[in-house]
Amino acid sequence: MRLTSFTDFGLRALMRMAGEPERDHSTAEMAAEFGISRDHLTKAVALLARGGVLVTRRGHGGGARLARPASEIGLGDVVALLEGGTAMVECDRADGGGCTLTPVCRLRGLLAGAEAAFIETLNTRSLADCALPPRKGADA
Amino acid sequence: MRLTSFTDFGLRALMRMAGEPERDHSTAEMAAEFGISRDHLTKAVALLARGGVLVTRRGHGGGARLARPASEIGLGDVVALLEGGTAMVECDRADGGGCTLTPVCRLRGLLAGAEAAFIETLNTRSLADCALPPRKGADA
DNA sequence: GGCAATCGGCATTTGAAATACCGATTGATC
DNA sequence: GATCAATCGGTATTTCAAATGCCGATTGCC
Repeated sequence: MRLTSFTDFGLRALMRMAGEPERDHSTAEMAAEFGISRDHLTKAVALLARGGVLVTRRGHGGGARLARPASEIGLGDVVALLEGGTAMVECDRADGGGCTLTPVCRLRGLLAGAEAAFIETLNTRSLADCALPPRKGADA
Repeated sequence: MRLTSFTDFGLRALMRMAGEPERDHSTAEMAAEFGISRDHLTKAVALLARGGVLVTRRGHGGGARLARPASEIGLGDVVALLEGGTAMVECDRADGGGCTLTPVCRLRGLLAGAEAAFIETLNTRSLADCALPPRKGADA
């Protein structure tokens, strides 16, 4: 039961942007603040942009910012988007896996229901509930 | 958001035992049925025995069986036991991780709550709800 | 006493995640 | 229009934990 650091990084970036929604944040700046790989963070940001959670601006002075107010962005939706296509158990994989019990297994549906409860619980809160305060002395 | 195959294997073994609770099941027999590593399954069974979910008998003709009726074994408790100490995000690790946001992060508690909802949802069902029917022609 | 099973530590392999690299593209600024 | 800073996105590489395999010790029925 663990999330990828890909999801972790994406959430950190969103928390930072939720705290300073008025300006663009470059991946270089955020990677430096968090002390993480810039390249990896870039991919998470790109995915969030494709998912419509944030908008990016290219070119000099560009970066990313939230596409909507933080209070309208559910945490569950974000996690579901970032966590993407990872299967919880073997039989949920795209190729079906090799589990010999799949035809008679009643566990699969139960797990899916529990996962939905996980996402739903997160969706009772929004990004606004975990916005990071702007860093002192680092305002643009 | 994925479970280890360690958890997966443990659940399969429990489903098999729930379907035939009257007899012992050896790890060799179950590994053969599922087509998985016997050694790996053995470790999951040992953990479940330490956790009091099942009891093992050594020696000739030994094996494992459920410690209680399947209807009294919650799926959530089993998953929590098997999934054990795996941290969902970096800051939940035993060493605290290296996330620079930990002191001001409000996400951590929200994730813990969602994980609890996941386990709780699974606990509305028991092993009896996903017992495997005995295999035809393989009765002891 | 012998065999069949668990027990549990350790060494090895494997695979996916994480990281790094790099060229292409975009677009603001001068 | 030239330049430079930023995203974009594909690919190659590294890393690490999970998964596997191995083996000796122990237990306990037959």
